[in-house]
Formats: sequence, C-alpha cells, structure tokens
Amino acid sequence: MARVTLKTIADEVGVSRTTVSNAFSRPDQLNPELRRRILDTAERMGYAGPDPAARTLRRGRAGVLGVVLTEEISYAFTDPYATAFLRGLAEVAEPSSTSLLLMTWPDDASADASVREAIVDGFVAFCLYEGHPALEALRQRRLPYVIAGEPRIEGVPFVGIDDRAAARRLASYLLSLGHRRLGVIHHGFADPDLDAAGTSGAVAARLAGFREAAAEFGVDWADVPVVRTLHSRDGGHAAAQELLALDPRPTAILATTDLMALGALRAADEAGLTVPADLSVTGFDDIPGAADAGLTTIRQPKTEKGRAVGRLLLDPPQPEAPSILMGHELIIRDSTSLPHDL
Amino acid sequence: MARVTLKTIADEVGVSRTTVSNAFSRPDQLNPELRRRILDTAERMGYAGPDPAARTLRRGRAGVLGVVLTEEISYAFTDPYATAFLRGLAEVAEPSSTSLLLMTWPDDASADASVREAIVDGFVAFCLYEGHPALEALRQRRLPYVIAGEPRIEGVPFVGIDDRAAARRLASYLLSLGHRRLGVIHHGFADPDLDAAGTSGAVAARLAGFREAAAEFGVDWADVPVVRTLHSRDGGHAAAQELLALDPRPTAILATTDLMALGALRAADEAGLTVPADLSVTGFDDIPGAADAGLTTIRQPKTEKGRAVGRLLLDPPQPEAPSILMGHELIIRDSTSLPHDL
DNA sequence: TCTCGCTTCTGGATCGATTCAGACAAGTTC
DNA sequence: GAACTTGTCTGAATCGATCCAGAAGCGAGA
Repeated sequence: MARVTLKTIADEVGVSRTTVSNAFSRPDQLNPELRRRILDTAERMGYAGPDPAARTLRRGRAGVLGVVLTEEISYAFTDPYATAFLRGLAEVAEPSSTSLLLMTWPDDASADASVREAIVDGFVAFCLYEGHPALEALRQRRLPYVIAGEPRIEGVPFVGIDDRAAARRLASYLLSLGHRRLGVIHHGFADPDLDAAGTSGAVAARLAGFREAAAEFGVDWADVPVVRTLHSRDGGHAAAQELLALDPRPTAILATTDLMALGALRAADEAGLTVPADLSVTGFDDIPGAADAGLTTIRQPKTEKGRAVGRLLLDPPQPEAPSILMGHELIIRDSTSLPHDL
Repeated sequence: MARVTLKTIADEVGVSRTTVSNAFSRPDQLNPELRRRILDTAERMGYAGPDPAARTLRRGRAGVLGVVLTEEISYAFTDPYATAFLRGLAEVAEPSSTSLLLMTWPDDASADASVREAIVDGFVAFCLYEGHPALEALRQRRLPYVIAGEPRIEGVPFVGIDDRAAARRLASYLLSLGHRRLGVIHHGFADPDLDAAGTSGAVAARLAGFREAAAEFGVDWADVPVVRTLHSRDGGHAAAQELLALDPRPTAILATTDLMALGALRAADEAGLTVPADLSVTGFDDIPGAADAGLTTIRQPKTEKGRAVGRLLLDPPQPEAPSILMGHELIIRDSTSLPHDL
C-alpha cells in the first residue's frame, strides 16, 4: 500500500491538495467545518502530518539550529557552563519555533558528514579551538554560523567576552594585593610578546591583558616567566612545577584556563606549598571544578551568551559580521591572598 | 543572485545534473577526471554540496534517529546512565551513517511540534513514563519507535530489563539476610495486589517481583505495608516516615526507585536510625547518586541497552513488535545488612 | 444592475535533489 | 563479425509538500 500523503487525503475528501495543506498549516484559510472533516479523515487514514523534509525543501527553512560541540558530548552536558549556554540559546529559539540539533564531532574521518548533511538553518560553533576541522566544514556549508567563546576568526560572527579586559582585571587584582613575582601558564600558539590587538585567539588576548596589568603596576613583562603547555590538568601541573623550581619562586601563578590552574594547584600541593599563603593561583572560565577547588577566576555570563548567539542567528542577517562582547565577573575565592613575604 | 544548485554547476561544466549528483554521491559512476573538474567548479562557485532536505525527500531516508528525553536535558546528560545508553546507541548508529537528534519535551503547549516536525527515520523514547504526552505524539507520527526503559505499551517495541525478576532477586536477597518485616515504597498507578502478568508498567512488575519473593520466603504479602507516593526524593522521604512510624517498625524498606530510596535514607537519618544496622534500604536503577549513598540496588546494562535499541530501529523491521529483555545486576552496597534484632 | 470586497477553494509551478531506463562508444569473447 | 560487457553519461519522472495567481460564490453598497 502506498504511503498516505496530502494527495491521498485530498482525493478521499474530494478537495485539492492545497486545501488539505491549509487545514494543517493555515487554519484561517478555510472553512472550519471542512477543516474538521479533513483532519478527521487524515486521522482515520493514518496520515502522519505534512512530511517535514518536503516542507523544509519547499519552505526553505528547517526550524532547526545545529550546535557543534567537541568530541565529548557527555562532558559538554556535565558542564554547567554548556547547559547554561544551551538554556539561553533554547530560550530565544523557542519563540521562533526553532529547535536545537546537538551535534558532536566524532574522531571518525567522515566527521564532517554531520555538518554537511544536517538539515538546519544555521550553526553554533560552541567552544571549539583554532584549527578545529569543524570550522572548515562550517565554512564550506555556507550557512550562517556563529562562534561562541572561541576562536575568533576574521569575518565570522562571534560572541564571547573581552578576554583581554577580563585578564587585565584578574592580573590587576593580584598585583594590587601586592604580588610582584608572577608566573604565567598558557596553552596558545600565539607569541606572548606579540601585541594581541592584531592577533586572534582568546589565549593571546588573555596574555595581552596580563601584560597590560603588569605594565600598569610597573612590573617588567620581560621578567615574568611565561610557560607554554598543553591544555590539560597535567599540562598545568608540569608547567607549574617548572615555575615553582625558579629562584626566586613566583608568589602568584596565572593560568589562562581553570583546567591548567587546577593542575597548578596539585603541583603546589606536591611541592609542599600552601595555597594561598605560600602561593596564589588564578584560572579563567570558572569551570565546574573551579568552585570546589576554591579557585579565583573569571566567570562569563553563560545564559546571556546563549541568548545573544541565538538572536544573531535568528534575527535578520546583519550587513557586517557582528561580534558581541559580553561582560564578565571576577570571582574571588580561596586560591588568592596577599603574598606571603609581605 | 540565485542560489547555487546542482543545475548551476551542471550548466557551468556542461554536463547533466545527474552527473554532478554522481560526482558527489556516487564517485564510481563517472570519470575521475571529470569528477575532479566538477568538484573544482563547485568549490569555485560556492556550492555547499547537495541540499540535505532535498536529498532526504528524494531518498526517503534522513539518516537521523530522534531521541526523546524528558524535560530536563541537563539532567539527562549529567546522568551516567543516559550517557552510557547514548554511547551504545551512537555505536550502532554510526556504521549506518546515522546521527542522533536529541530532543527534549518542553513544558510548552506546542511541545509535540518537535516530534511532528523532526526529520528523522525513527524515534527512541528514553525513560518516559506511562501517559507521557510524547508517547501519543510518537504514535501519531507513524514512524518506527522503540521505548527504552519505561513504560511498556502493548504493540510497541521495548528494550529494558525484566523488572519482575530483578525485583524478586533484590527482595530475595533481603529476605535471605533474615529480614521478615518489610516495608515497600512505590510510585505506580497500578494496584499492588494485582498480578503483574496482565498489567503493564515497570512499577507493577517490580511490586510483583517483591511479592513473589515474599511468598517464596513464607512472608504474607497482606502483612507487608505498601505506601504509594510521588516519584521524588521528597516522596520517598514522606513515605519512609510513614513506614518508620509503624509498630512493629520494618527492618527493611524496599523502594521501587533509587530516587525514593534516597529520600528514605534521609528519613531514617532524621529518625535517628543507623543504616544498615537499624534499617536496610534498597533502591532500583542504580542512578548516579546511588553509589555515593552506598545504596544497594539493581543495575541495568546501559550501553548494551543503547545498542539493542539502535539495532531494533536500524535493522530491517521485524514482523512482530519485539521486546528485548536484558540482564540485570544486583549491586550490594552499604545500605543493607542482617537485621538488627537477629 | 453593476461593482467591489471578502471568504473559500483550485491547479500548476516550484523547491533541489536522486533514480531509473537507456544511449552511446569502446573493448571482449567466441 | 555478431553478441556481450563495461564504462560513462543523459533526460524525464519523482519524492511530498507550499506558494501564488486567480476563480467562484455571495452579500453589501452605489
């Protein structure tokens, strides 16, 4: 038996396909009684409603936004940061009757198929990183997309915080406590001596912020040890070990992310140092583990960020690729205090 | 400027639309050199690849499975149970180049739109409950779907454990420790006196399992206090208070889910009772919090369950709506021991 | 009576791809 | 040399809806 379509119903009721279509999609366009009769017939014949694929093709609108996450879907949702962001996104998507398609980027070689074949009106690139293959796949798909958090790419709409200002604020706080011997851990490809104004990437911006604060407090950046490492807890651990072996030892370590800062805390513990009495440590991002570890860090307005991304994708396209910088918050916890030797 | 389609490329290269289509989807159907030329032209003209909506319409296959979760998306992913299940599902979906569309069921009145308009080949109803509105929406959509975990509905494929056997095993364990004064907390609509064979619903099956075990050990079910409550921690708390106020007080409380069992643990604590010395408590499901609370419970094969669901949806449709019962595991932790008065 | 406006319904064009039967040329087999 | 493969490409039909211009019917106003 052939599939039940609009035409099946139309023939049965004795009206045109258009009228049946209207019964489902534009109730004000036909007589209520006729509509009732059509819907009844549809239910009786087992019609499942207008085929979404056909409708999307004709309408040119899918009513779906794709959210491209990194490979670890469980992590993305365990993370309160991600859930808050998605809540904000869903909030603005809902009134436009748009739903969210959560997509991971599998390790698989054919990973880009998920982006190539997704039936969506646009994409959100959520917290990827520079050079992530999904970014190239998104470009090729030639649909609107917004990058949330990271990285910044010339000509692509972006929503995030002003990493430079936030980093400057964080470093200023440490310096105003009296710290003068700083150590920095980062995970960027950027040259830390390069002014960030002309570069892209959150890491470079954060380093630039640190540097500006140092200048402001009369600390010569050339004297600040800067260690580059892998973006992981272990990376932070190793880098911190390196910094703590210096003489004179830094009284404060600034990591460009919480993850590495957590590794640094472990290194301090292993070195027999008490945080914050012997050593202050700061992170960046306020990831879930940060609160437990009492880490001083920078927090972003997660839900509001999601809303901003949604608006960017759902509102009429802007002439210029817009970038939205959101506010941030300095979260002071127990990993920072006055330097010991004061 | 008109959108770039297959035809645009075909005209530019001077071949038919079919050939361009083949260049993308069936590379072995044309001369490699011509293919190269087509792909180059496509890239040059900014062609985004075959439109997924059009392809889906023509092919009649979306390459997507919809997973209907309850309203709390963050919970679903915080829950190791759900992530393990989804991992199994993704595992079998991947070889069929099928991806997963994670759908929530918003509180909103138009919630069923997400099911009506999803472009998918089938659905998974993940841990819903009897009477959940999504179930009716799924039925109306007339696509294949499988219910995972709960509830059981006549004629709808189901994957889960044999709740009755598992419950019987759990209760037998308690009884074999020597407990004779049991108390039961459940959250079902089912009549606990009804034999579960003819009923549906995991709750009824679990109660039936308890009852069978009681009979086996010579405990008269009529003497066992059974309290029905809301499915929440607080519900379990209130129900346990009720049971603990009885004289003689039960030496063991069996809850039909971990969530309620956790509430019961709190009630025991508040009543000044030590678990398990003064009171044994058991749950069901092995939710994340169960391990932390040291709760004795039943665990299901989560990943394997996901795989089974995936196979059911992706393999050629079966003549009979199949139900797959998986094995389970009795997890003995610190919330159970010999009864105090032995 | 004629025109206008409103409601209600129709038929054909269209969205952008895939499928299928078949055309054509070049090489193989007997 | 006829019959058969094989490789390569084409054109029309098709998937299931929505959109658009317009037609029919009907009551109101001039």
